[in-house]
Amino acid sequence: MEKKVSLKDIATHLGVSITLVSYVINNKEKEARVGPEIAEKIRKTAIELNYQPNLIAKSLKSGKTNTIGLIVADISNPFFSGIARIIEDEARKHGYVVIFGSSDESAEKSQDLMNVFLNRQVDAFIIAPAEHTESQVKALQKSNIPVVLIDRYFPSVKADCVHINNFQAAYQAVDHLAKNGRTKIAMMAYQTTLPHMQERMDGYKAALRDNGIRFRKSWLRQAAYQHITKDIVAAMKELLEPELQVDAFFFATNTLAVESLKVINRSGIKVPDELAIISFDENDAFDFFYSPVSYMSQSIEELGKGAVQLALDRIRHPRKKNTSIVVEAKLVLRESSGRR
Amino acid sequence: MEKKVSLKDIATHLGVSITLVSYVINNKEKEARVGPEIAEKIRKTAIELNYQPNLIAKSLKSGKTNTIGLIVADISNPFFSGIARIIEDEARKHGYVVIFGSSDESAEKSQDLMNVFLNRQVDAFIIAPAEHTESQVKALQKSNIPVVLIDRYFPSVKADCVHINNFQAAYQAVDHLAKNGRTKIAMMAYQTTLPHMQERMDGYKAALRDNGIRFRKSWLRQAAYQHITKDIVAAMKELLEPELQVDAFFFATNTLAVESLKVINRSGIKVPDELAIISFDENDAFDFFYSPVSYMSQSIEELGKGAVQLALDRIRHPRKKNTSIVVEAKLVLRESSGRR
DNA sequence: TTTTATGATTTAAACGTTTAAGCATATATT
DNA sequence: AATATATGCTTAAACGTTTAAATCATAAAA
Repeated sequence: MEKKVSLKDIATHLGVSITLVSYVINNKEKEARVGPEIAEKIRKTAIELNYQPNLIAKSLKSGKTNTIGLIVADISNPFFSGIARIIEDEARKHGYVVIFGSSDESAEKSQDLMNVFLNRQVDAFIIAPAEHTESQVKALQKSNIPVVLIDRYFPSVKADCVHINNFQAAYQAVDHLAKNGRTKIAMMAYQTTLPHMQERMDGYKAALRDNGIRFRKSWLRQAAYQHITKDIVAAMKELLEPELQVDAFFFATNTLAVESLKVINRSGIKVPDELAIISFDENDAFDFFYSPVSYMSQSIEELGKGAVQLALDRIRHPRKKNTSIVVEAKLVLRESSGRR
Repeated sequence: MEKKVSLKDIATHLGVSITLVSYVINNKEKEARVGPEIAEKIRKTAIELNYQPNLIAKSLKSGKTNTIGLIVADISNPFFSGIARIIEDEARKHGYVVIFGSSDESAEKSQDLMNVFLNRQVDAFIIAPAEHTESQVKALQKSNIPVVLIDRYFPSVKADCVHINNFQAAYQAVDHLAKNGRTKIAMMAYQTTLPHMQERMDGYKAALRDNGIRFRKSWLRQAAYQHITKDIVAAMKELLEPELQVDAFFFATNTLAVESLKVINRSGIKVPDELAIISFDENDAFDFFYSPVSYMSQSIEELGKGAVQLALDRIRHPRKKNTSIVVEAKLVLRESSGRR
């Protein structure tokens, strides 16, 4: 019905110039030497007419939208929605708003999202990059828009980023399994060339080696994001066969763990006696698996806050050198990993 | 480094007017009678210079931001993050982008978020409203901005909304428990005056009554959002005491269920023999509770798609009468509810 | 009295678009 | 030959802000 009230409305209502109103509204009366009585009137009518500034117009003028674009693999994944929540809170504390998009681990969708967000002039990106998106990230940087990588990263891309030490985290988990007498330790990873996953696999292999266990190719399975359930069912079936039967499992993400645990549940295998388990991340489900699941916990709080902090820093100081925040991952031991 | 390319850049580059470039870029050459050769040149340089339209400027002109503001209680709650994902996909299919905020069930935060989103000129709101926000929703409607309520609603507010039939869903769940021989059926609900929760409680009571079970006040517990764990631990402790001991539990949301199940897990009570359970919503954890949890499933797919559809309809036809989409809830039976 | 501050307010341009209206020039219709 | 129509392009205003610069009083200093 009624159009929104603009500075102009206040101005004409009082018979003064728009400029004057702008100064008062923005508390620049001092510098602009606005008369105290008229300032008072302006303030009063602004309230009367319920003036609300048009942030779009402000943005056009200032070139700042106070918006952060968040791109993750899937916002409905509890790991990412947890991060999203932290980022939302932290961003809003600083007057920013978050628009989000899910890439589904697809470079194409990722590019689409970047374009959309770019055209909307977001002030910064926080991205959990999908595979093969180095060039996309580099392109953003080249056009001088702040980018913070979260959870994942690219060795070839100098960027602000927040993540854990994946190699070490995986090493620690697998080392724990080995030190507790497990000798046939399998790993379920994502099918991706992304370094964070590669490093988790490297950590796994290194821990095996350092514990005198010869790595077997058949122990390391990778599931594709697009048909994760199918891949996991197939892989688990094989690894739980009597001939191959492994005595421990390390899951590289919470999603992989949840899907795998379903198969284990159906298989009748006893955790932790016949099979020890350690997962990555956290998940409500871990508490309820009949043998509560041990996991490497990443603090989403630190990840999210760190990401926003880096983004704001970068907005403020476009030329400062890159910062990596490495947050600590810690092993949370429950029952599934066997005795300690 | 390099500023973004604007229509002006293309125009000066070719020595033509901005207008001409605008027409070509927007494929209005026909109506605007642009010469074919110059159109070709414009298109070429647009690509060469990698022109990307400034959506902020477009928005200022058009009054449309192609943005939907989503307000939920907590984006990290899997129910809401699931809905967010659907809304994201559906919105983007239609050229919209989603900005989100979590109200934490606080009317104050809700108002803050609305103001922020309003000033950013969102084209529509999709809101899972918090308690005591009727007036906020009404205010939005009064200023003629499209609002769709999701999951929750207010009898006193005529609005587009998408939700299940809460009374019936709760009735069905509790009726199932009663029909299977449970006679002391407790319910864990949220402490709120929101109608959807009231109706779930009403459905619970009605099902008791219709099954000849006298409702006892002590059976119906409510936990406050702010200290849910504490409230639940206290309530469960009491209800599982031998004197009062109930033989079935109905949980009004997935969060309530997860917290309660933790207590049950520790209590040593046998589900479903000593205690039958039905929850609301879905959760990874339900699959892994030692006695897989039966639940009333709401299709977040339908909820999310419906909400976006209503929002777009309302944007297109501001004066059309309100629509309510009532999506079906269905009882998914597992083991926790006992034999069928 | 003239100059110079000082104070209060307005003008104008800009951000990047869109779009109605205007202006030439060429071609077709009387 | 005069007029209408078509074609190709530009001007100008607008969306709602911000902000440097200009204007114009009036008061204080010379």
